[in-house]
Amino acid sequence: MPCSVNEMSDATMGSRSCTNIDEELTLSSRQGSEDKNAAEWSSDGPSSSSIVTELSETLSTVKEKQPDLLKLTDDQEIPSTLNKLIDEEDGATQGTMSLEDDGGEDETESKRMKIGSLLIETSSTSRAAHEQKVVVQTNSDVDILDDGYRWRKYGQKVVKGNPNPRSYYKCTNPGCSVRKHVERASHDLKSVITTYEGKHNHEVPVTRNNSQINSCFNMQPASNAQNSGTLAGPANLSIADLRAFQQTEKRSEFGCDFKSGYTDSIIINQLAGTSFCYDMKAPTLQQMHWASFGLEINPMEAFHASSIPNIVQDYPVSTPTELYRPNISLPSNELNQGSFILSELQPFLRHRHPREGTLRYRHPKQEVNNENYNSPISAPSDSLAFTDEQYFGGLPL
DNA sequence: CGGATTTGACCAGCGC
DNA sequence: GCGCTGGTCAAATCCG
Repeated sequence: MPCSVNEMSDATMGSRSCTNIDEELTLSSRQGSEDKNAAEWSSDGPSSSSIVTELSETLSTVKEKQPDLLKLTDDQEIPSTLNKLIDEEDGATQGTMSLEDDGGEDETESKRMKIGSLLIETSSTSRAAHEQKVVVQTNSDVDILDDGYRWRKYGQKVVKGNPNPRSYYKCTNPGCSVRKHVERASHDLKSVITTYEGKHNHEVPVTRNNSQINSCFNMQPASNAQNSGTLAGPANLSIADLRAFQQTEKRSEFGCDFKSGYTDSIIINQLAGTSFCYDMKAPTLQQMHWASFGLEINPMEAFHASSIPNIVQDYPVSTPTELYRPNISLPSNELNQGSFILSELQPFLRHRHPREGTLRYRHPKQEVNNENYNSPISAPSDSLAFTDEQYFGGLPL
């Protein structure tokens, strides 16, 4: 049962059902304003180096002020320049995510792991592409988890402000320049921060016990999932599988078992190029999300997976700021602009926005109402004007 | 013995 | 220019 996490400890991971979800997940790219153009996430789209730099600096500032990035949703104020820059660059970038499986899973490791957060920082500039970063924060007793790739430690350094040393790793695959560094958060020894840089140009080494996962998810090499608005990833899995997963709750159509309530929360803070940044805090989304992507059944491993940069780069997911969040409140500070919180998930219907062409997921019975929005992230009122037929763009649901 | 890890040295960027 | 810091290198060491 390589794809099962049923044996994971409920005591550690908690237990939460993925049913009765009332949010709509919109994997489209919009910034907070409905008047703005959809943010296209392009790996080769135009961008400003200066802005990229500034964003990075801003991000660094945020990180410095708030080491626990995943908790940026509360009582934290993101520099206004960040959102401004994001707004200004709205529509400037696009991107795709590639889906690669993780390696085999060490259950003992997984039991000790808990995803805390994920920060994705990408850029479309060549330089930034090299510096593409994904920061993953987890709660774990172990520093390094097996993510399927092989790493060689090449350095260790104590960085300022953190008594815990930072370890540097390189992917050992010839020609692959992906690197990562791992450190424990200074404020929480249970918190492990892993930063991935670069993109693997190879598949997960087959030496690990990932063959079953590969088989399970029909993994394919990450390559050219582009900005078509589709979610065709290297895993040959559609995010529409979210729905299938939801409908089966714990057993996906892939024949793999999922365990709900794996983590307490997850926040994805994403910077694609200079165009967007979003936070996502979803108690159960991460497992469905990644698992449905075929990335990982065990989100702990998935988030430690070096393939995360690939995901960010190759998967055409954009700012989910259109997420329909009925009955969900968010602090109204700037930090939460472009953020969304999911308390639950629900079956999703895949559809394509008739104007933006972006792929979205919507609950079939979800009534989109602006009253449901009580944060700076407003409902995409334009989309409300469409009939289902129009809205769904004729996509089979 | 080969691969991985350790660890001190080195380098580059940045601010003062 | 100098010091600080983060990142990398590479020789020494460890380990299976």
